[in-house]
Amino acid sequence: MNYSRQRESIKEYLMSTREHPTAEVIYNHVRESYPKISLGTVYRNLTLLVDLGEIKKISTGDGTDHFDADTSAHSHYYCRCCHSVMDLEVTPSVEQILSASSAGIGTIESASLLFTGVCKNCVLDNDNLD
Amino acid sequence: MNYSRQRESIKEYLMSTREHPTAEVIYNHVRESYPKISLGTVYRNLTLLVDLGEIKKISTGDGTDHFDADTSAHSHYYCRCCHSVMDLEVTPSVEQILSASSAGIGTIESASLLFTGVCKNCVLDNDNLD
DNA sequence: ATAAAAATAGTAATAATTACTGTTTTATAT
DNA sequence: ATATAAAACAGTAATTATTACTATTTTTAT
Repeated sequence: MNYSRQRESIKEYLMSTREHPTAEVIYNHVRESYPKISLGTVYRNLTLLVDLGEIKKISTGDGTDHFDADTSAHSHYYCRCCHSVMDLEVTPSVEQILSASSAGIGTIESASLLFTGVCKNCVLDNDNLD
Repeated sequence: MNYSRQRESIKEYLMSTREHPTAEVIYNHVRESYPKISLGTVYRNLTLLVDLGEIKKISTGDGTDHFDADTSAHSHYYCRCCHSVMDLEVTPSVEQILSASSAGIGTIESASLLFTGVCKNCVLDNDNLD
C-alpha cells in the first residue's frame, strides 16, 4: 500500500474532531485542503482505514454511516432527533465482554454498543417529539 | 391505523423465524402468501412496526438492515463472512445499562449491542478469511 | 350498501455507496 | 536524476437499498 496525502488528510481530520462525521461531512472538510478530491476517494479510503483497523465505522441505522478515529473501547450515544453521535464512557465490564468467549458461536472480533435517544439540545429545542 | 393482511403476514413471519431477515428476504417469503405484495409495502410496514415498537431493526453496517420480532432484551452476533445475524444471550447487566442514567447526555430509549466476528460455519467452510 | 380514510401495487425517484477508466502520484531501481 | 511499475486519484457512470408518488383497492364505520 502506498502513501497518499488524501488518505492522510482524511485520517488527520478524523483524529482532530470529536464529532463522528459521515463520509459527506469528511468530504466537505478535506475539500478545503484538497479541492479536487472526489467523494469516491473519501469512501475508498474510509473502508480501507476501517479494514486496517485504524478507524471505526458506526452504523446508526439512519442511512448514513459515521466514522471515528478513536478505536479505544468506548460506546456511543445517538440522538434520533439531530442524528448526532456522541462519545459515551461505559463501565469497562461492558466492553470486556469481548474477551469472554460467548457460547462458541464463532470468533468475536468486535462489539459495538449504541445507545439511542433524544439528546439534551433536542429536548430543549423541540417540543413535539412524541 | 387500519388493519392490513400484508402487515399481519410480515409480522407473523418475523415472529415465526429465528433468523433475522432483511426486507428483501421478508418480501420473498410473504410473496408466497401474497404474490402481488410490493417491496414498498414491506418497507413501509417494517418502518411502521419499528415505530410502534413491535419489532426491532438491526443495523450491521453491511448495507442492509435486518429485522427481529423479538423485542426482549438480548444482543446479536453478526458474522462478517456470511452476513447472518444470530441471537446471543448476554449478561443482563449489559442491557440493564438502559435503566442507569448516563451522565445526563439525553434520554436513553434503547441500547443495542452487536458482536461481530466469523461464525463457526464460516470458519469451517472458508480457509482464507484473513 | 355507502362513503371516508387508510393501505396497496406498481412504478418512478432519491440517496448512499461502489465500480470503472484514463490520468497522476508514489515508490523503487537504475 | 530518470525511468518504470504499482498504487491512488478524479471524474463519472452504475448499483443498491430505500423512499416517494399515484391511481386503485381494502378496510372501517355509518
